[in-house]
Amino acid sequence: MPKLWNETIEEHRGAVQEAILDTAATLVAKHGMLSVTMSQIAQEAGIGRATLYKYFPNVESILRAQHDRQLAGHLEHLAAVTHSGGDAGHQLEAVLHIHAAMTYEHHGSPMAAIMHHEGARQTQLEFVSGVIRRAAETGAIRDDVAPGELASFCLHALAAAAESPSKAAVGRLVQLTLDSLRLRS
Amino acid sequence: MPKLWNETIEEHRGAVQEAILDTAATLVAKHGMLSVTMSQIAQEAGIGRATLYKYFPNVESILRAQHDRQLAGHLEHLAAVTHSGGDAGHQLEAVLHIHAAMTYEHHGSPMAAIMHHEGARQTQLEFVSGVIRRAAETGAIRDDVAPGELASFCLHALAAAAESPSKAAVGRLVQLTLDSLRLRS
DNA sequence: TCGTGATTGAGACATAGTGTCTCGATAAAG
DNA sequence: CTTTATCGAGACACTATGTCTCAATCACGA
Repeated sequence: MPKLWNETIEEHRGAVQEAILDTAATLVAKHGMLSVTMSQIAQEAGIGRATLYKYFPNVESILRAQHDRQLAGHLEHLAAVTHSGGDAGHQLEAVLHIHAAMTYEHHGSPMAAIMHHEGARQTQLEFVSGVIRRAAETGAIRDDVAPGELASFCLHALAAAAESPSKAAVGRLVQLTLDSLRLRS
Repeated sequence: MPKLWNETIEEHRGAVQEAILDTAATLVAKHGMLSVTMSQIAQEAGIGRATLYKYFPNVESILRAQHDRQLAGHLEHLAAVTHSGGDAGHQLEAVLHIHAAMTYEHHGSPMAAIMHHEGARQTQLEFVSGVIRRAAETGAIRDDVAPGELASFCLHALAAAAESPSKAAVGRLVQLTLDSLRLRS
């Protein structure tokens, strides 16, 4: 993918950065996380190796950035739900469904294990916590467990969607998760 | 840790292999998965680099073996529960509690992301599926979702224990998971 | 007890990846 | 048109990889 310069210089940098992250994601999916190299990424992305080092200092920072970008995309979709109105209970239901669907479709990006990557994941956890807290306040779901703990439970449970064999299975998974939230103790 | 030879030659090889896996786990916990090298492992384990290559061909195989060993250990503990009698419902409860507790204490071994590592994890999934199926047959839990899907849900949900702030939180997490299993639709 | 065979650590070696640097070329910005 | 920023290529020293040889060490069995 030979680099065509974009109109403005800042747009160009953004485009190159995106190409780098895309390339890294592809290489991880193809050869695994441990065998991805800076040289590989540079060559595959069609840029010079030295240029790559002007964007990212090492492989780990690239994988982190790629993961961040992905989570940020998820979060944006989820946030759209809360802005489109509806009562808290139904918002929560929609959020879980969307999150599970995105996890199911993405299927392969298990780079959550880079460690010390509390950044974007924390943001996502706080978002879901907020939705859960509001749902609990309206009495739509249980309030005997802290919203933060419920949110962590939900996100982990829905991670199972990545291994689900079908969309129907994903639906059952979400239902299962919602059931445990709605139960009054 | 300078290598003292053990009585028999096979025991020796086993001891060296364990030392390698322990060293690898320590290095991963300390510096992350992506920066672990064969040279590092050899030096830290107190063996020659060439010797290390006679045990494992590369870093990835070492991390996979370490993960396998860990999962096998878990599975052994869990299997002990089912052999100690009790009805299926209580066995399931005990299995989930133990699994969550082990996840909580282990805290750091997120090397499940090595990819294509269906081996040991699949075994664990099948074990939990069996416990769930038996519990469902006795009517202790719901039977409107396949045991395999319920097991996947449980294992992922309980993975949240790794981030739990306290043992009490782990207890609530297990309760939450059990609640969703017990619900009759 | 003593020879045989397996395993060892050390180090040589070619290859590949890293991280930093300089260069001349090229394109946007002013 | 001049300045300024980015570019790809390549040089460089360094580290890691994977394979190999070698002499020394140790378990094993006759």
